[in-house]
Amino acid sequence: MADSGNGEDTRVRLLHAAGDIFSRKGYQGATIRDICRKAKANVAAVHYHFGNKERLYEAVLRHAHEDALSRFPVDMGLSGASTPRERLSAYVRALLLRMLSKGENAWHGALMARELAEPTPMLGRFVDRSILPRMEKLREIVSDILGPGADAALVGLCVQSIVGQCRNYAVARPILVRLFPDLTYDDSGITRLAEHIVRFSVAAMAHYHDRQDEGLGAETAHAIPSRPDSHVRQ
Amino acid sequence: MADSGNGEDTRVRLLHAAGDIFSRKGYQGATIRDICRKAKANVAAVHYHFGNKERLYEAVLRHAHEDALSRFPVDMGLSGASTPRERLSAYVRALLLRMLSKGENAWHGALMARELAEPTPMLGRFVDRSILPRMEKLREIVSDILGPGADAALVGLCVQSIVGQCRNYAVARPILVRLFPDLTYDDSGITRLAEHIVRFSVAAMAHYHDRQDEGLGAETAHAIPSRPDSHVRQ
DNA sequence: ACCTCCGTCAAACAAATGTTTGAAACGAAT
DNA sequence: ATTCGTTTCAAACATTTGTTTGACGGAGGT
Repeated sequence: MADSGNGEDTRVRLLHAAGDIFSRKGYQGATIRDICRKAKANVAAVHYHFGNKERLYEAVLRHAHEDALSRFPVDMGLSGASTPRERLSAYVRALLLRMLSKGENAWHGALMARELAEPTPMLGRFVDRSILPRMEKLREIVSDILGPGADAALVGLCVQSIVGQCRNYAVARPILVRLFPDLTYDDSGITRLAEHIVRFSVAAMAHYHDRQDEGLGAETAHAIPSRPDSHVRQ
Repeated sequence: MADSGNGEDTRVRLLHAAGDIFSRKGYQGATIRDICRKAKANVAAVHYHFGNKERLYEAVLRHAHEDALSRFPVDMGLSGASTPRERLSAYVRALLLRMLSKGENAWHGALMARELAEPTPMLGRFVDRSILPRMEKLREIVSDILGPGADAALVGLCVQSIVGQCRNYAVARPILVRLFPDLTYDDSGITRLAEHIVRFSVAAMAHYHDRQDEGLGAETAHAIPSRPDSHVRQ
C-alpha cells in the first residue's frame, strides 16, 4: 500500500471528501476534481477505488447511512420494559439526532434530503432496507399509544404526522435558520425539539384515544392503506 | 413577432419547459438543450429571452410561485368571521394544495423542495417575501387556538408542527408513494390528509390549552425565540 | 537481483454544456 | 419598396467534466 505521505487510506479520504462535497453541491454539482482536491488524491483514484462517479456516490450514501445508524441506534439504549411514551421519546430523539447532528460527518441528513428531491435508483433500496423496518417500529409504538381499537389507517396517518414534524427540521433548515436565528441544532436544542414533538403528538393521540368511535372511521378510510404492503421491487 | 408555426410565445414555452425540466433534474442536471428541445426553441432563445441559465431559473421560480399562489390563495375564499379551527382548516388545505397539486404546472412543490436541498441566493428573498408573511397568518390562527396565555415560543413550535406535517407529504413523496402505493395526491386525497392534520393538531393544541401552566414554560423556553424577528438581509 | 502486484500520478481524450456569433426571416412603419 | 427593430436559427467556441491511459515506484515474495 503506497502511502503518498498521508497515513490515512486514500479510499476513506475520498469517501469523506465526497460525502462533504456531494452533500453540499448535489450529485450533478459535485465534480470528481473537487472531491479529489479535497481528499488530496489524484483524479484517477476514484476510478481505481470505486469504478466511476456513480459507484462512489453509492458508497458514500451507504457509508453515511451506516455511520449515522451506528451512532444513533433506534432505541437509544432503552431498557426493554418501558412505557410507550418513553419509547416514542427515544425514537423521536434518535431520529432527530440522526437527521440533524453536526458531528464528524454531518452530511447524512443533507444527503438524504437530496435523495428525496431527486431520487436516484438507490433510494428504493434504502427505503426497503432501512426506512421501512424502522418505521414499522414506530408504527408499533403509535399503535400501543392509540390503543387496540385504532385501525391501521389512523396509525399510518399518525406515524406520518410524527415523522413529518421531525423531518421538517431537517429539510427546511434553510428556512428555519432564517426564521429563527436563535434556533440551535446542538444536542440541547435537539432535545428541546424532541420534547415538544413528543408532547404535541402524545396529546393529539390521547385525544384520538378518548373518542375513538365518533365517526373517525369514515374520515380516515382509504386515506392510507391498512398496511404498508411491504413489497420489494428492483 | 416571428411565430415559427406555434401560436404560443417562445418565451412562455421556454418558461413552461424549463419548469418541468428544472423540477425533475434540478438546476445543474437540467441542460439548456433539453429545455429548448422540449420547448421547440433554439438554444440561443434562452440567451435572447432571459440572458443566461441562472436568470431563466429565477424567472421559472418566480412564475411557478406566483401561479401557485394565485390558484390557491391563502384563505381559500373564507368568510371573514369564522372559527379559528375553520381558518386553520382552510390554511392547511391551501398549503397542501399549493405543494402537492398536479395541475397544469405541477412543478411548484418540486422546485421548492429542491431550493431547500440546495438553496440558491433566491431562497432568501422568497422566505422574506412570501413564506414569512404567510406564516405570520398561521401564527395568528394558532395563537387564537392556544388562547391568550400561550407564550410566543410555544406558538412557534406548534406552527412548525403543523407546517411540518404538511411539508412532509411534499418533500417525502418518493418515500410515501413507495410506502403507501394507494396514497393519492388528487383533490379528495389531499382533503383527507388536510382533515387528519387539522384534527391531529387541534387535538394537540387543545391539550396544551387545557393545562396551560403545568410547567410547560420551562420546557419551551429558549427553544425558539419569542418572535421571528423578521429581519431582512441581502 | 528479479519479478509481480498494488497504488499513485500527470497527461490526455472524448463528450457534454453554457454561451456567443452572424446571418436570415418576419412584421410593421416610412 | 425600403428600412428598421425584433425574433429565430444553425454553427461554432471555450470550458468543464467523467473517464482512460501508460508510466513510475515501492513492498514483498522467490
